[in-house]
Amino acid sequence: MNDHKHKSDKPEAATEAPVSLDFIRAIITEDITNNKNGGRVHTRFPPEPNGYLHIGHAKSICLNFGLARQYGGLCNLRFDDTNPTKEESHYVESIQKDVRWLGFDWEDRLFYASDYYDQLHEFALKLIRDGKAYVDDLSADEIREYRGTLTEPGTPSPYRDRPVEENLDLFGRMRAGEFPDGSRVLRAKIDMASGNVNLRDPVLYRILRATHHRTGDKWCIYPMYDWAHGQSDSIEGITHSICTLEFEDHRPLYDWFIEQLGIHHPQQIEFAPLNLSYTVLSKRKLLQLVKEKHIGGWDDPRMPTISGLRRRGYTPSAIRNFCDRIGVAKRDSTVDVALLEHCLREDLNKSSARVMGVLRPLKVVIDNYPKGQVEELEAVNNPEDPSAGIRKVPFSRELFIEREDFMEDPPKKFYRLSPGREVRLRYAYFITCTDVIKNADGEIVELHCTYDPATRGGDSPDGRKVKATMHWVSAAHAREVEVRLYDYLFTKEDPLAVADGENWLDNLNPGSLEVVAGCRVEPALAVAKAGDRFQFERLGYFCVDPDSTPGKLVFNRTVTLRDTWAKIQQKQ
RNA sequence: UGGGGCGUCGUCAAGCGGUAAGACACAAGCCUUUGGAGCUUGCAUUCCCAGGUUCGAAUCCUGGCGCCCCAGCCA
Repeated sequence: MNDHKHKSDKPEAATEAPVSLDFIRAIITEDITNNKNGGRVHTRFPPEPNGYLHIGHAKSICLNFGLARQYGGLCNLRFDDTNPTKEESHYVESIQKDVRWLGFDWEDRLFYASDYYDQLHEFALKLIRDGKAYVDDLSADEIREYRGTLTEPGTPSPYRDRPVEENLDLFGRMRAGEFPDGSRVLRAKIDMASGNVNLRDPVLYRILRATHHRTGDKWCIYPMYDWAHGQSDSIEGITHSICTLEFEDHRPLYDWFIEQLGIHHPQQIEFAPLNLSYTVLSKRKLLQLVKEKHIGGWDDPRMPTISGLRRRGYTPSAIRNFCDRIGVAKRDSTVDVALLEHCLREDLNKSSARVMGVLRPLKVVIDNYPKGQVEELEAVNNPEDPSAGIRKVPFSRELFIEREDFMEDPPKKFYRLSPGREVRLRYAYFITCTDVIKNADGEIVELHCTYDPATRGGDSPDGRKVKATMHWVSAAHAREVEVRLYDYLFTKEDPLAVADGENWLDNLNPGSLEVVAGCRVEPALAVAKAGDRFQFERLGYFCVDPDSTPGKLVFNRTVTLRDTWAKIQQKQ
């Protein structure tokens, strides 16, 4: 293409998308141009089934499946199940559910590293025959000592130069179960002096009498991840093995294996894993939170797990959108959790039905409203989506409003209800506060107001304005529900940054969950089902929790609405 | 002189020798029957630092500095 010839061609230049590719897409685009792998793009998402997926995995899932979709390729789901002591089929089920929920499909390409145990065993035999692997009798501690340090080379094991026949015999007997757990390992014979510790004769197989979630007791030796991972990718014909940064120095090892074996060579590309402010994303730590019961479980709505986010009320598209927006690069980074929340609100704003709910009810009596009268007022279901239609909301003489929407002695910028002030009740009437009733302790227990019948629906014929519009609920018609309010699980932007003598659990936010009982919602919500999402006007987005029973609904607050008033208050 | 990576706005992130995109956050204003949503505007004279090459450098070279990862028979 001659750029100069097209420079004057403005219309075309203008319509051309100024696509900037992230470094991975740049590599893949280049590979396709060069017809590498015949132009094929085949990725995979390779979780270990030892825990639940979290938002960091979502980044990888969106990347791998997204790449396949974008380039007309395929993406496999493969469980890297090489450690039976930590893996459970319970986890493989949750992982599949989560990937599907996120909107991705591996079709018929569901694999397990354990599918390849026989092949991997053959590969090991080849290495031994080629004099590239040996059985080592050193103990785990000895192996560590012989490995050297980061600055000093390692020392060869005294068993390093065993003859091939002896290695073959010993490895066969390892597999046959003749030796106790941990007594011997199979090691690759590479370079004990390498500056890259991964190349100092890494362990390929260990003896482990543990029942595997899929292969049962067929094996008593199990491949190490490093020995299984690259070859699994190779076997599946993966073209681009995308993984996180910490595997960068494993790449020379994987390349060595592939080369010794003479098999298909996937290209490994490493990217920076996701970090999120106010959030912990380490499987080990998440497991600890669950095991020590600091939260309710893997799907606790405060957890950054996919199942937690789902229960909290997140949508798959909000998460996907977030993953698109954070980009992919190699530098360490921590994404502001506010971006995740922004993506969430953006999605929920468009799709959620509006509804009125009062978290902390304050009774209001409309003195001049006829006793016993009930009006069905029209309310818009979603101003962002006219097709969502309208609904009827009952109005009567006794109502509940939000406690914090009334102040007896309001500060300057508070323009909600206060004595003598007129406000609008959304879709209903203008009301004016005439009296404040208190109990013996001086707490406000009830308000008396008058309404202007001419303002039915919320507009005044005389054109007079009102500063505030408030949500409300008819006392006699409202349903009582429980609402769970969530805040960040950690009080620190970086939960792992701790002072001496403290640990990260000290940063747990004691106020991350607030259960509010006695909330009232409009009657239309009575039929809501677990998982249904709503916007409670002026408050936020809420989602019906599976803990709900037919008699009592439980709502999770997914995220608040942006709250300008709260900001003003903070400044004051 | 152990090896491997990375350093562009408060946070992500484009940029690939031609004179700093975009998003979030933040700020101001408009609009509003959600103090919601939406809209407008502002927000890096400068790219970790120092030299050098060049008419011209965030981009090239040299030397520093800083941060992250690696010494599981975990993944």
